[in-house]
Amino acid sequence: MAKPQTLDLTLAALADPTRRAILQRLSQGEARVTELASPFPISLNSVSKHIRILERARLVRRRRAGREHFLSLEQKPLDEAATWMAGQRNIWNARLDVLEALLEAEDVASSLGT
Amino acid sequence: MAKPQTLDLTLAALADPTRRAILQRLSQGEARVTELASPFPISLNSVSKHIRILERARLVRRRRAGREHFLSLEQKPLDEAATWMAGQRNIWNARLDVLEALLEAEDVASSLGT
DNA sequence: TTATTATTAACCCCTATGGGTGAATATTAA
DNA sequence: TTAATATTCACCCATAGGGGTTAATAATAA
Repeated sequence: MAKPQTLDLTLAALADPTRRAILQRLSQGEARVTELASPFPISLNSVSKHIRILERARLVRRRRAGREHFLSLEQKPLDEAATWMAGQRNIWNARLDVLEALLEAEDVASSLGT
Repeated sequence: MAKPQTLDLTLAALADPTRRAILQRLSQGEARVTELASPFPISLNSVSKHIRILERARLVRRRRAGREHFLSLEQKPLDEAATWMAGQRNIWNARLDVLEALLEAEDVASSLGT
């Protein structure tokens, strides 16, 4: 399981459209900071900050080659978050299914005049 | 698909352990604000604020009965977030699989002296 | 050596969050 | 009517996020 703290960082990091777009871009392969920044109307600095948040959440890894920093994806935290989410969804859909079943049972019962 | 903005709100709302605990509790059925607050060492007010954030993300719904407010789960946003995450995970695991395959192919090639 | 390039660091601004306290509101009970 | 309960509202505080600009650093190129 993911440590709660890890989940905090992962979900917080994913809760921003710029950062999600950066991850999308990185899913096609590693890229430098400048390349990652180019599609956005914001400053290179802002993108650099977003990257730091992604790094802190270990969603991306940095490889330095001279003055260039290459970023790439790290799959584990997303796997953990996805697993957690799927689990929660099951738990609470199950609960809702039980409620539905109960309601249906009552409907049947009342239609039988019970 | 979830609107990007919706995803922002959902993920941000989930990125807090208190709020995740509240959702866990609600997966066992609806509860009042005071009941939700009782397990936490923080003030009722703070919990009330957390609930507002969950409501804004439409992860919980509120039903007023007199002076009591009953909170219950809303499954849709979590479903959407889980779907998004599963999709991302697939996309980028696929990419990593391709890389692995390439590396393996190179290994085979080099072991054949090519 | 001197530019130029790639990136971060150090600041400023504003807003939101997570915590608190104390007062206001609404509803139920005495 | 008055008192008690359930919840929120209106503030306070501190920290972090997302944006900016202008240095500072590091490395390559001229």
